[in-house]
Amino acid sequence: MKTVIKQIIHDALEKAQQAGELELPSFPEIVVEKPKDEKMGDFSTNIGMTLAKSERKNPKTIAESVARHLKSGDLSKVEVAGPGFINIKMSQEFFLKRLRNAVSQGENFGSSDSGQGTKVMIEFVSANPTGPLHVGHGRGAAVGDCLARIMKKAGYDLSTEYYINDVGNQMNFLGRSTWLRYRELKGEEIEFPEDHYRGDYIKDIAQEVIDQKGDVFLNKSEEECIPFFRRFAKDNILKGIKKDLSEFRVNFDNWFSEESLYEDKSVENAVDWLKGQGHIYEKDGAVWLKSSAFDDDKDRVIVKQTGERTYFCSDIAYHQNKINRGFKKLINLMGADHHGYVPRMEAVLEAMGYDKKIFKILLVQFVSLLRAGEKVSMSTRSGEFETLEDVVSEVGVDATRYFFLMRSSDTHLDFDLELAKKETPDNPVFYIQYAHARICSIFRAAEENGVIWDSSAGVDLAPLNEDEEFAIIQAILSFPEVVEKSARALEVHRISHYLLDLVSRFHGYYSRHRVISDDKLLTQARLFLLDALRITIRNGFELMGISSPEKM
RNA sequence: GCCCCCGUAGCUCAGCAGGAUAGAGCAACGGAUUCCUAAUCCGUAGGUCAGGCGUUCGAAUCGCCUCGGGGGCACCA
Repeated sequence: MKTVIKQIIHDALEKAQQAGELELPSFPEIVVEKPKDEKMGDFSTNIGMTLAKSERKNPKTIAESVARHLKSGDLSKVEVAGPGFINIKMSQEFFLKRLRNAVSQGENFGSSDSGQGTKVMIEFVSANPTGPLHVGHGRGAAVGDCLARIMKKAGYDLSTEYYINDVGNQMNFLGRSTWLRYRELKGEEIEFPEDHYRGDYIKDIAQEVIDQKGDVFLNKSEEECIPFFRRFAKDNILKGIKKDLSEFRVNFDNWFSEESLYEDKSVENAVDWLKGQGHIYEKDGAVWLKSSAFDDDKDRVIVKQTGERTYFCSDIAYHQNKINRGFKKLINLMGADHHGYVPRMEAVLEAMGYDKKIFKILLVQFVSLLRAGEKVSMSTRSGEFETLEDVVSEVGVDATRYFFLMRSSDTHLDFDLELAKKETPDNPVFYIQYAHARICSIFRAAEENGVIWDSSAGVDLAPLNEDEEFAIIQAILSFPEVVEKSARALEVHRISHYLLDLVSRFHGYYSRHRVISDDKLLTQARLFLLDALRITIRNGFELMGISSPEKM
């Protein structure tokens, strides 16, 4: 919508230039926004101010000159206001035409090609398979999944991936923890080490080993047992993670195993290649990456004295692998506690000769669970925490997702469990879902009253005359721009704010105007508007992975 | 000590590629239901945009400094 306005302004600038009123050695970026007050007009531009300097003229004079040359059949009013704004009002037909178009797009409304098919990968969650997902992972899952949906809608060729850290020391700890619990359950007196996984879920896994394998591991050495327990525990936990995510409506395009990078020698090859480039050296019996040469604080170890490779080492191979698969932009979501990882990953990409701009780490800040205004303690004892599954089963998928997505992900989130469960308008998920249900209910009422509604027919929209109706129409029509902007800024919370604003306009409208009335033409036109609203709410919720109930 | 994020109404937060008189929800107070879902709506009140300096026609928004909160600074992940 705004691009149309920009074009009109652009044409006016050209005419003003031809008329000798403006110099315009180069055309400025045209900024179109909504005026502060909706009464001022539909769109505004600050072109007068931005040109004031280069034209050496008063902003108001420039604005007046541009305004004089604004010409388009769609314009209904042009006004210069304030320090040099041009306020523009468009004809009703301009909006109605676009509203029809939106409705005809149906579930595709909101899509655009602004991403131009750029191949993008979003890697998120990637929690180690050593325990169930907790709320923090849940926020990452919701944000990553929502961002993927938004970027697809905005025309990016998007893939999602979960990176499984299935090698290394913590897998040994996991195997050993399970093995110890197994023996404990079999009646042995075990002193369970502090640094092992102490959660109860380990006991459940050990019990499962007993159920499946009985006593076969009882009189065997640790070396004989650990490989089985490691694999068994990992598979079991990973299965649980996949189940939790799938119930949370998060489905990955790909699950990538770290182990596979060792099996196909990718890690080895990556290290050799970096060595060949002179980015690697040995010191104190370890192998280091010279990351400090690329804006990292210090160099990082990639192979320990013990000969083991660090996670950072396989991350190098992993990101090289992503690039080799043709991704032009790599987005990683990480918990904010990992932010120290950002410079070293950027250093790796630079060392490999890529522009670090192709790589973007989004830090997702912490979640505090609140119950009746009090913080729920997150990990008082080791192994005790609020799992994602617990929260979802308490407040439901829709509310959980909404709460994770309603705030900018770089700010700390207060998640009020009581509020999330409430069925009142202070609960935003509820408020939006209710609007959708209310619209559906109006359609049901229309049917009961014998109103024949056919959206494919050419409904006459001329009866729509209220300012409120046009405010709603404009809000609907800005949806594709909201999606685009969210995708560009990588900010998922814009969708929830948008929906809240849209829907509150509807609730107000509903209370002041009747949709179904004796005026048949008006009824049809208003139903058409409601249909557009319903489509927009659904599409917006679809981006958030939230359901749009027809009845509540 | 160094690095990252945050600080906007009593509370939770928008706004931040600079733009007009800084917004919403909740809480508080006052109203609205013969009518498509009152699960809703309307109104009132509420501000040193943490503070200071700078950049500019213009700063909540950009830069520097200070203060306050959170999180990092591993041959852990």
